[in-house]
Order: sequence, then C-alpha cells, then structure tokens
Amino acid sequence: MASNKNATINDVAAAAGVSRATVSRALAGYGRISQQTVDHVRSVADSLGYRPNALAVAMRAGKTKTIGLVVISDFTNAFFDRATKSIIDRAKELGYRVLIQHSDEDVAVERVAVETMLSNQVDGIILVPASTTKHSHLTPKKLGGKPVVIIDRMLDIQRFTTVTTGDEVAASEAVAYAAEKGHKNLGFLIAVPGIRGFMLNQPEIPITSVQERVNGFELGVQAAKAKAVWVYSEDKQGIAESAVEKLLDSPKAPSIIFTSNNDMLLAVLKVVGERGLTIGKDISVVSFDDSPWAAAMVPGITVISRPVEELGHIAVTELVEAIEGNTKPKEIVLPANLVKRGSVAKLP
Amino acid sequence: MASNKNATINDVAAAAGVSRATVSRALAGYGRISQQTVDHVRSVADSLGYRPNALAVAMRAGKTKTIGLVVISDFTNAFFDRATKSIIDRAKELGYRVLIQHSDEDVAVERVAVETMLSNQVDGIILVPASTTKHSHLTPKKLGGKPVVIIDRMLDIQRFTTVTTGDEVAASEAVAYAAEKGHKNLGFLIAVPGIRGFMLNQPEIPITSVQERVNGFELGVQAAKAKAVWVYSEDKQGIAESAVEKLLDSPKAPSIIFTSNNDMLLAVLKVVGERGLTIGKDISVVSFDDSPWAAAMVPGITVISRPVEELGHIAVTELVEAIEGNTKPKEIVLPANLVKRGSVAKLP
DNA sequence: GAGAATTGCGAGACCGTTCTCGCATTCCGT
DNA sequence: ACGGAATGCGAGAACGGTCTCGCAATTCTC
Repeated sequence: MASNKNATINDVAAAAGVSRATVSRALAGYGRISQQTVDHVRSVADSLGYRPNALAVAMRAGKTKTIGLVVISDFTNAFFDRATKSIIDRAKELGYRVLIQHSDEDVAVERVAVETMLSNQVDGIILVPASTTKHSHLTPKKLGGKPVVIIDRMLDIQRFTTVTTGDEVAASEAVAYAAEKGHKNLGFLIAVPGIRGFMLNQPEIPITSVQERVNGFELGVQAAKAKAVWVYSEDKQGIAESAVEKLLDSPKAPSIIFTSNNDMLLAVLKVVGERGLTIGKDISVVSFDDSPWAAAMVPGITVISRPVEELGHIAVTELVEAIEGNTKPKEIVLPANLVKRGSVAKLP
Repeated sequence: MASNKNATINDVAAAAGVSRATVSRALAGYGRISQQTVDHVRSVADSLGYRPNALAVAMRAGKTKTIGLVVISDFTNAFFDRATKSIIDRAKELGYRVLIQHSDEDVAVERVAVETMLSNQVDGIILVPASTTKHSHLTPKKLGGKPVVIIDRMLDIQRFTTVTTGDEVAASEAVAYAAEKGHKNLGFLIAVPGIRGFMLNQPEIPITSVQERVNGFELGVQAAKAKAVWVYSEDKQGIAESAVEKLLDSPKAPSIIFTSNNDMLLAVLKVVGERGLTIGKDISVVSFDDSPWAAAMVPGITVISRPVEELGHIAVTELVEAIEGNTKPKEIVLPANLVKRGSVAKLP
C-alpha cells in the first residue's frame, strides 16, 4: 500500500525523471518548457494525485489567499449567518479562503482573534468591531501593513475602509411612515450590548450602528411631533420581555413599538401574543433587519431591511482590492430600506 | 519608520544577539537554556512585536491545527449557523482554527471544497455530505489519511465517524403525541433536495436524515392507525406554499401538518395565516428543528428539537481525537426531543 | 560550417520555523 | 589540578514549494 501521505513535488519529479523546477514549470505553466514535458509531468502528477501544498506556496509567495473574518457571532440577529455566507461566497469567487473567529462583542477576544489571524498570515481582515474606541490592536504596525475592512459599524478613526448601512435615515423614515399611518405614541426598544437589565434613560452606546438607529428614531419623533417612550435593554430574551412589559404598561401606552434588532422583535411578539393582542391591529411593530420568518408571519412584520449580502460582497471586494492593489480608505454607506408589510395598523 | 512587515525569528535573533535556535528555545521553552537568556529574548521579542508565522510552524510540524468544515450552507434551516458556531467555538477551545466552505448541496462543489481543504493541509475535516452514495473524493488515498467526521447525515459506507440525531424515533414520537391529542388526519410536508416543484408520491431521497424523518413519520402513522397525506417539495418558499395549499385542500383535510424543516414551517405559517386560520386551534403544526422565533411565537410552535450545539461540539471533539490519537470510526446518535408548545390543538 | 541566438532544464537559494547534533565552556569530584 | 559530566548555545538540515541563474544542446544566420 502506498504511503498515506500526499505526494509532494519531489515525488512527482522523481517519478517523472525530471527536476522539481521542471515540475513546477509544467504545472504552473510558466517559463521555457517543451509541450512534451508538460504533458508527461501532468500525467505523472495526476496519477500520483499530486496537489500542491498551499502552505509551502503561501510561504514562498508571502501571501496566503486567505482573508480573516472576525464577527461578533450573534447569529440570532440574522447578521452573522447572512453576512458570513456572502463573505465566504464572494471570497471564493475571487480565489480567497476565509478563516472565521468570533469576538462575542468582547474587545479582548477580538484582540486575540486578530492576532491569530495575523499569525496565520491572512492577507487581510474583515472585522465587525466590538468597540468604537478600543482599537489599539489595529495599529498599522501590529497589522504588519495588512489591510482591514470594517463592516456594520464604524470606529472613531478613519484609517480603514468601512462598509455600513444608512441606519439613521432608514430609522427616521420608518418613524415618518408610522406617523403617516396615524401613530402618535411611539415605543422604542433598543438592544444595547454591555448593559445589564433594562433602563429608561439612554446609556452609553458602544456601537455606532445602534447609536445611528437611536438618532434616526429620535429625528423621526421630532419631525412627527410625536410622543415617545424609550427602553434600553440587555440583549437577552427574558430581560427584553420585561422591557416590553414596561413599554406596554407605560402611561403613554404606545400604539407602535420599534425594535433595534430581531431579538427585541421576538420579545415583543412573545409578550404581545401572551397578552392576546393582535399585531397590525391592537398593536403595531417595526423592526430592524429582515428575516425569512418576519416575512412569512401573518401579518408580515414591517422591517428596515439592510442589504447584508451586498454589504458582505462589497467588503470582500474592497478588501481584495486593497490586498492586491493599493487603495485608500473609503467610507461606503449602503441604503437600508423600509419593507412595508401588515404589522403597522392604520389609525383613524 | 520601521518596516511594515512583521518581525521574524531572524530579526529577534539579530536584535538579541543570539541564534535563531536560541530564540526558538527561549520562546517555546524547551531544551537547555539559561533563564537569563530566556528573559532577554522574551523582552526583545515583545518589543519587536514578534509573533511566530503559523505557516512556517505548520510546515515544519506537518500539522496546521486547522480543521476544515464543509457545510451545505442552507442557513435558513437553522442548522448552518448554530452548528457552525458551535464547531468554531469548540475548535477554539481545543486550539484549532476552522476553515469553512459551502457545498450548496452539490457534490461537485463539495469535491472541490474538500480538495481546497486538503491543499491547505487541514488536519481533519467535518463534512455535511451532499450525497449518501457519491463519495469517491473521500477515499483514504485522496484524503492522505486525514480523518473525516460526517455530521447530520450518513454515508452508505462506514469508514468515518458519524454524528447524527435520532430523527426516526423523534418523528414517530411526534406523531404519537399528535394522535394522543386526537389527530387522526395527518399532513406531511417534506423538503427534498434536488427535486423540482412538489409531488405526492415519495421521490428518491438523497439524504439519510430526511429519509429517517419520513420513516419515523410513517411508523407513527401506522402505530396510530391514522390517515395521512404526503407532499414532497422543493426547498423553496413559493413552491412550498403551493404544496401547503395542496395539503390543506386535500380531500382528507389534515388537522395537523408536520414539516421536515424550518423552511417548510414558514410556508405553512404563511398560507395558514393568509387563510385566516389560527395555529393551535383551527390547524396544528409540528416542525423539525427549533429556532428562537418558533419559541417566541404565540402560540409557540411544537418542534422536534435536535441538539445542534452538542452535535457540533462532539464532532470537533471526535475529530481532534482522531487527529491526535488514533481512533476507530464510531457512529454517534444524539437523541432529538419533542418540545411541546401550543401549536398542537387538543381535539375532542 | 562557425558563431550567435534560442531553447529546455537542473542546481540551488529562499520563505520562517523547529530540532538534532556537536562543540565550547563551566562545574564537579577526587 | 585534571578528567568527565553537565550546561548553554550555534550551525545547519528539513518541511514543500517558486523562481532566478546559468549551462548544455539545439536551431538559426550568413
């Protein structure tokens, strides 16, 4: 029985009776070499099942054709899965592989994730940063000059290309839409990473995307001259459900609840359902981020849909461009748009 | 300004005035070396921001501490995201990284994905196979002796460790539960990869997990002496919705519908909702695979919940064991269990 | 038909590590 | 004080490729 190890270029060279250099030339198709030799080497390589060792190639070339992806991994918000898939698929199209690590919204974890990536010689990194301000692990020196593309949120520095969605505009448009439908008492349920329990006063928000949503909602409220109740909650089912109770029992009793992500929406659905209220009739709902189930429910949930696949696609494209050419940092903002379904009632 | 490239062991050696070998000894902590030298080298390495090149280490060691994951990527079925996350996290615990590729239920894509993995010298592979029978790319020779763990489904050979869930038993239990609640007219909506449109006669099912579910449902129907209508559908929203219409309009008009996955459940929710029927009252529903939204809906959807995180965890553990020691292939079957919520009505 | 140009291929360096081997130097015992 | 053991460290090979350089053989030119 042949060895269990894969054939190397030396094995092919020996079997074909030529040098390693000739094998390399024959298979990679460069340099001066006769067609006869090419054919011969190819057939020998095939019969041995030879496959170049990507590690050796990468070491020699100084590039791995691999990009690192550091995401927060909160898959229920429908960001992780869709973004990850689109990133992997676009990377494949461009001849790159993807190494994935999770940061779990924790800067310390993010830091070691980035270091693991660099140690694995990724050619570039796509990052969903856990913090707007803490990025001392992202200095040009530590990155060894490797390009980074930031997605979903922004940092307080402009050193990197950033791909985000226009959540502020979309949020205010959503509120305007609700106002048109006659809603004047609005409730807002905002998930804020890092806080404990829920609170009524706005805490510090460590993530620009959430801050943008809050800003957009506020602009909308002002423009519509509506009344609003705000609840800021830890991103956890049980707590979010208590937060919803608080909203519903508020003296200003909102006729509509806006949620900053899918998890919060689920909490609303649960509490509202348990109280026997009907969505789109007794109470209205608008959430950030579309999902198959938000679309399939009856009535469908009106959502602010972010172009996640496009975001992943562009992030990879920009990163590869930065890897292969030399580009300057850009700020790319993709429009989020309101998908109107039946969950917003028309009030008299 | 210092070079943009990361420091290598040679840079550290030069800066510390010692040889590469000494640096290696100092940092890895093996061999004979004085404490003084260790301290000195460490501080020099730190100040240069030295981080070993994982590629070079891997090449030298003949192992990469990386495992390849080939999944079908159908994320809406709540398998991809949860399984992937648990695999990445468990791998991290064991000191491994994960390279991910999608097969999209296509054997040809799976083949190149596996080859990419091998070329990248992964130490082992976790695979959700696209086909039960087509596995010519998984011979010991092609794998170069690298271990493979199959998850979610089985192959028609027993060369690999397999981690699956006991879907047959769980499916028949679910039917028994429905029978207890008085349901005698049952509807089944089965998603079958590879078919076009939907059909009433059982087509060839290329995946063991789905076949198991069908078998379990059938056993349950026989045991309960119930009547059943079956529809086999392409895994696509629009088509699945037509399939649901067909089920509901069937002469045997089922009082309960069992679905083989989440996508099918969504189709049921949509059609049923549009017809103004109330889940858990006018019509009952049971689906395979739990999800946050199935739990949050009111009434909650009764589901056959598979231990996806445990499955991923075990798969990695087994794979790493096979990589580091030498283990024999096993067949591990994890129990799936029925989570009873409000979506199954009690009939008189 | 002799020198120049072209062609085909092999030798060997190199990428960044690890690790074996062997050579100094110091330490110990007597 | 002297031989042997122990200690600390450097030289160099090896992992599996790529690619430059130069040499030999062939082809071309007049």
